[in-house]
Amino acid sequence: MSEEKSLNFIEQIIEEDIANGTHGGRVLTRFPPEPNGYLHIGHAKSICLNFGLALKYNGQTNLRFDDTNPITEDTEYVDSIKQDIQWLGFNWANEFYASDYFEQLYTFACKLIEQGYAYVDDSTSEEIAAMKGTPTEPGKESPYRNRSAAENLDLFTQMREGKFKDGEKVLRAKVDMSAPNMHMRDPIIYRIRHAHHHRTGDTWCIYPMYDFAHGQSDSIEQITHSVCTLEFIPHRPLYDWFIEKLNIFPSHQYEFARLNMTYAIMSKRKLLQLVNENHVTGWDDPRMPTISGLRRRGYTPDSIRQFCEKIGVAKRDNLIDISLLEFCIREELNKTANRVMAVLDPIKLVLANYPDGQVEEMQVENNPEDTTAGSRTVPFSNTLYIEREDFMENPPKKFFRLGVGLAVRLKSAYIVKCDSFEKDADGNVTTVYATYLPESKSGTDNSGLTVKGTIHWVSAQHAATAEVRLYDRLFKVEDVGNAEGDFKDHINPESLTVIQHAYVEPSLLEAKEGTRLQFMRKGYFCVDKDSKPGRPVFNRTVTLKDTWAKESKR
RNA sequence: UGUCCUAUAGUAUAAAGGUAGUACAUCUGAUUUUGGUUCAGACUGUCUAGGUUCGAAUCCUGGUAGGACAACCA
Repeated sequence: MSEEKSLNFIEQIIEEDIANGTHGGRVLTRFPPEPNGYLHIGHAKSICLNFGLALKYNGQTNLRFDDTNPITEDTEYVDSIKQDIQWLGFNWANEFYASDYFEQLYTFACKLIEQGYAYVDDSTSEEIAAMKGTPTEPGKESPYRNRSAAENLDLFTQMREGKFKDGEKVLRAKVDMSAPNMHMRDPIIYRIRHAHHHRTGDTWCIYPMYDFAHGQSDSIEQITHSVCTLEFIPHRPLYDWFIEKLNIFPSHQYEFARLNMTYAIMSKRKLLQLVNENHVTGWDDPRMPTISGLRRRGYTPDSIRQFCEKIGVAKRDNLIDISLLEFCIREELNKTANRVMAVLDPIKLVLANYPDGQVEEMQVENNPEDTTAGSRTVPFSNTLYIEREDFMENPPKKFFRLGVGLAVRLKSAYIVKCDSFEKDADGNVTTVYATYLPESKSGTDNSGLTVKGTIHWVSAQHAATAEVRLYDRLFKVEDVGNAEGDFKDHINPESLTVIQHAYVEPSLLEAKEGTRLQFMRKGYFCVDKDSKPGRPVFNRTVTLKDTWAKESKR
């Protein structure tokens, strides 16, 4: 039973409504994106909330595109939004568009005019803004406010017929110019826009504003719980006012706090800027907080849903630690991703006493967390690549890796003891020499030796070359939204490191796009779409937790 | 000098007048053929002042702090 789990405030409202028989216990939510950009993790929160509510209370969710502003919207966005919702694992009951309701909304507007609740205003936008007053001073009534219903109807008809240019006239609701709530000071509900709409084409040259489209669309669809973010709270009295004056289905609006995340931005406008100014490669750049970016980065739908579950829903402003998102993907991938060996920054390890030309196929388990994952073989020889950071010329105490005189286990192979090393002219270590203990072979070890460290490796002659893209957080500061100056000043110049020549075990040559793997001791990676035959490209989804890195920094 | 929203560990989120709990983060220790995982433990909190009540994180009042609102955007 779900009684154990606590309810968020919206669930509490819904359970009360169900208990009271409101709408006969029916629950119908909606997810209403404007198709003017790609969905991001903040939208995922809203999607999980709206669809989750319906799932939990035996209801349904409509997908409704809020496409009332033709100049910013495009079908490219419509398509990506649909793909992202489905990828997250949700199904909408109906696919609607606010533009489906243009005729109905026009009728609603005429009804308002007839009732004396709306009028055509010839003022310029500057004049309207000036008459609006300020939050602390009341506004002034427009000189056009008292036109007759007949005149307004005639003018509004002419607006629709295209008799006026953009900006010449608007239709305003007649509410109260001295209301303390700015949104009630005769809000504009229709504007003239001679623009091509991605769905209605050139049928219309007047378009309803958000306030005269959203609530009405909710009502037309008989949405029971219209859930949106906090910034719409001041709109709610207007939302209710229109429903009352129009006498239509009483949908209700509820507001929750939008998601903010450390080291990230959620503003569509700013994300667009990153794309347009090439700070990233596109909306699906793996550094982007977009659904498509996270997908390409290697995040799973499950991990994102888990994240949305864990962050909760409330009304207070928040800044979620991105490490929670990382926790969610690690938690899943730990159970599901096969372990493989990849050397990102290679140096050679030569085993002096291992016969030249001999090759052994070492048995390696695919996932210690999943016994059903099986095992594979990895070729082993006397010349291997190991990670540069796994050798130190002057190892400190508690360094459980290689240094002259130190021994480690090569994962799933032998224990080796380091004898010497070579450096190039620049002083960089190039080759490490070691001897192996034949009786320490993994699985049949009777050497009696134990070593503290185990390192990964690949056989030099068998290794495949791969490109590896290491992603880090896109911004250097925690709270990008509230940081001083332009947000672009805080972009992390090291958010992407490309390794052209990483060595990976040969089995990875056939890895298919989207495959998620753990590079042992390095992190979780996935196969990028840029992969070519013979040259796979891997994206780092997230590093492993690394307590040694913390320790060694001290 | 308006209206509205909000205030619980570092970050989030529970506790619907009755033991302040959970997760992430951080720190210990154990286990480990991944310095991963797992396990055990530690850490730290009700903005403030009053009031109501046997009893207040919760209800009321005042204060303080943060946020939203003045696009022909959504």
